[in-house]
Amino acid sequence: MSPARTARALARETITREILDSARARLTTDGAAALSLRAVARDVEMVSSAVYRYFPSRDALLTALLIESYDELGEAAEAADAAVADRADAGARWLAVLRAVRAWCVAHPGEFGLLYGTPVPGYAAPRDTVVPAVRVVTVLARIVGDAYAAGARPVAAPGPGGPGGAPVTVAPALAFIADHELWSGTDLADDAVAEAVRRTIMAWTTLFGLISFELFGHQVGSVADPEAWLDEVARRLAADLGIGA
Amino acid sequence: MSPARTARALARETITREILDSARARLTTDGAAALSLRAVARDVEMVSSAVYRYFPSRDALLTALLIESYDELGEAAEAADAAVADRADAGARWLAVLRAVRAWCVAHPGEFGLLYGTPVPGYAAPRDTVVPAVRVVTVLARIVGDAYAAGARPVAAPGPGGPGGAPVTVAPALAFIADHELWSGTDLADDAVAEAVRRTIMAWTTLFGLISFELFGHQVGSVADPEAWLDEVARRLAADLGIGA
DNA sequence: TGTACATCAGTGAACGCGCGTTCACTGATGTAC
DNA sequence: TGTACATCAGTGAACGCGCGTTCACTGATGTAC
Repeated sequence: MSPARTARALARETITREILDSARARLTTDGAAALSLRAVARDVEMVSSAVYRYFPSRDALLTALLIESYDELGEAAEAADAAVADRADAGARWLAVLRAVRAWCVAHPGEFGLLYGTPVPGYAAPRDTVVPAVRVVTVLARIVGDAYAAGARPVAAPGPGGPGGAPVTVAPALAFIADHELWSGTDLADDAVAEAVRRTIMAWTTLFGLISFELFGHQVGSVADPEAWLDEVARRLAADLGIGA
Repeated sequence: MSPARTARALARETITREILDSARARLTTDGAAALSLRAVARDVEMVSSAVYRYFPSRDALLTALLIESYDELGEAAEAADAAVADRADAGARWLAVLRAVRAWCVAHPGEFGLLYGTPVPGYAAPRDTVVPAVRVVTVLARIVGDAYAAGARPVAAPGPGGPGGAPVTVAPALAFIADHELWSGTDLADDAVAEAVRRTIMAWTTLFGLISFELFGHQVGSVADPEAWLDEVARRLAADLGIGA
């Protein structure tokens, strides 16, 4: 729409999209490790060397896929949270986000494998992927933070050393929350905060473990209905966090 | 030791072991998807076609690795459980098993990727792998079952539909427990049993989610000490199951 | 508005490499008499 | 115990295939005057 969009720039945009879409389809059929520039070129009916006009290497294409997929998933989580009208209903927001995350992953198993499966050998994700990667867990942390500020507390923690032990293990998470002012108005030095953060990370872990198990075939002998199962798990995680409905 | 062990049979055993060991080392460096018969042949200083005297195809080698690795992990879990002298101390048994499972996976990241990472495209695990695959979760279920029989109960479940809703989602797990008589002496039709099973599957999911996050690099920004973190998580999972120390 | 030049997308051939699998073969090991 | 034959491990060449990346090229698109 901008006047500077020449025919060339427009074509470039279209073809770039086609390449990315074909590559994402290939993720699902072949897996991230076996993603091949030549196969993608074939899919978009180009000679393999032409793809190099759009991506300087296979690794660059992988990086683009990583960023785009993380962003899409993060966007899905953010949108699901934002769609809950009653911002004070942490339980509803929690359930909505967990459902949205699972739904996106189930709809995009190839991308899920790229993001959360076995790392591609020989490929190291560059720093540009960190910010998109962190969007989902940020949404979760914000919901718990809002609920915490409103008085919600996770279930009591067992074990030696007082209320859950020293916060050292989750110190990086606390630093992240402080840096991004996710729990504004809450004193992060409080022991109960560390416990809420522990439970948030646990819940995040459970969510992605659940999706991994579902998509990678480890649930077939134990769970009958994966969609209903996610709901059951989400409600229990919310209860453990003290944000149950 | 048996008289029938000819020099040939002995050599065969040795070389088979060498091939398997080299293949497992390759899993860690190259990943399961990129596991190559030729690379393994090079490692054991054989011509590539010679490997076919030991494994009829790459898929057969993958299957052997899958079975061996599942068995080793299952064995580690069983041994850790058996090593706890006080069989009535479910909390101690739980912690010991979770530590052992994580320790094995951290020591064998390549094998972990094969077992629980992105499935290898084009490869479908045969039925022979099911029995070994199920050993770990069987150990977990047995500990919870023993504790349940002794009176332990998971935390109360929230949500609509009474105490946790219908057991339909975890029906396959209940059938498995019945088939293998894991919870002998317990009436599996009880609603509280379904809840204990739900919490067991959740805990199993969290455990493997945690290990995935650790090994696949998703924990760097949130957790400082993975080993201590496993302990903290294990204690909370045990508490949720009502088998806390 | 028209022309000259610069930019860029896409081509096709080539590089050196690795892959799984088959096959006819040699020579060592095992077994039946 | 000795010989004849069968079994089997390992060789080396070959099959047909796919890979990432480079390079000189053609022809279309864009821009400066």
